[in-house]
Amino acid sequence: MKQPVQKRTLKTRAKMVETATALVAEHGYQALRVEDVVAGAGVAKGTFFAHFSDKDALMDLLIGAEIDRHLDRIETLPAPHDIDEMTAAIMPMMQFMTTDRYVFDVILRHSGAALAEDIGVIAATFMRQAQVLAAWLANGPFRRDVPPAILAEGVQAFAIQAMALHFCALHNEVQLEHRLRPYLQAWLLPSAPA
Amino acid sequence: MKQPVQKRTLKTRAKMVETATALVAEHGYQALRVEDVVAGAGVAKGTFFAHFSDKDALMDLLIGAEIDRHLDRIETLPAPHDIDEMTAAIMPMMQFMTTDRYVFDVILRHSGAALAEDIGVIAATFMRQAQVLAAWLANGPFRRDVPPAILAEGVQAFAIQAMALHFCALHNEVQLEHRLRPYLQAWLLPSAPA
DNA sequence: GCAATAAATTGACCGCGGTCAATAAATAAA
DNA sequence: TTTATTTATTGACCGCGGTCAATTTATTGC
Repeated sequence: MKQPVQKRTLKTRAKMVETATALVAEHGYQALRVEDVVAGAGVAKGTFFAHFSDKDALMDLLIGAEIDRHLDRIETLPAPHDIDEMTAAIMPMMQFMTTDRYVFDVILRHSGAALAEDIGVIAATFMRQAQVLAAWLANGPFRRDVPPAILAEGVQAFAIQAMALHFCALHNEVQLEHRLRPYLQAWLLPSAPA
Repeated sequence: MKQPVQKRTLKTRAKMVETATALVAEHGYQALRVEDVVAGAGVAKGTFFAHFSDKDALMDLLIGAEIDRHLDRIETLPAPHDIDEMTAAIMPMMQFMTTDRYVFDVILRHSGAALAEDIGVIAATFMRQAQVLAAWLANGPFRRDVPPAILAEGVQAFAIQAMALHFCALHNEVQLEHRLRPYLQAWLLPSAPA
């Protein structure tokens, strides 16, 4: 017989997430230690790993939640009329993804999804993101010879490329959005000259 | 005064790299332990970190060397005449990059380069790869409204996207090359229907 | 209420990457 | 050769993620 989840369990989990959120707010994602989380939540270390498969699972949760907040805002926006508007719409989210090398690495690891039955939060945000983009692309003044879903995946690929290059010290002076724009121009409006 | 490097140093380093290579050949990248490397090389743990900033630096070296071997072969090939030929040319390299989730993660972390004065091996292979691709794209029957360098970066972005999605269990039955092809078709020959 | 059973929690313990003050070996100066 | 100085090596030690047999707490059946 399958027992329902105990209230105790939910409380413990909530306490840990709450503590972790506070610690991240104070010291950043990079500095988060599992030992600090359990100490702050007043539970044993083993309890953490009874709730999360590993530290990355908590990170997925926290970072995924933040990305979701950005998507909530993005979804309220009207479909962009050109590349600049589209870039501007997703810039705050990209800014968050590149606040920290560690954060970006976690996102990279999880963006390619996980198992089907237990898809990660970050992976879910990438699918959500793809849907928003596809809707925009289906309605906007962009190329039509390719399905919107493929176009959306391309935008994601270029966004990741732009962010990855952004961490390269060699070209760090170039703004993130100025790195993304030429890609999107060539990808979404192929007839126009670069 | 700057002293020249001692022969002893080179020997120690070579012994460690040799041991690491053998261990990887036997047990794979994932299973490599620094402690096993130093034990096999007959040196102390501290010595390892006097030669490599961290374990990742050694991984960069080993994996980068393997990618370089693939590029050596790719460079001997004639410029591809179509998307299929291009895909076929880079498939063995992509296959290597996706042998192991761990290997792919290391590549992701390092592909976005490092500091200017001390660029990593993997980062260097990505630049080399971009040059090969750009040369192909400049000569082949592909779009001309975008500089070959940008086209090449796009191919890399899509390759990474295809590999990342490949690790997603949801769509794992789809072959890597069948995932890459539609992207390249839309990216390199935008007038053709998907 | 009182077993019997299942679920949640505990904390000592381990693995392994990474550090650093101490030491040894090589090189330069005398 | 002897001494001074720089460079390479050492290994005990630490931080921290992750494990698991033992224990406590909740739930079910009587």
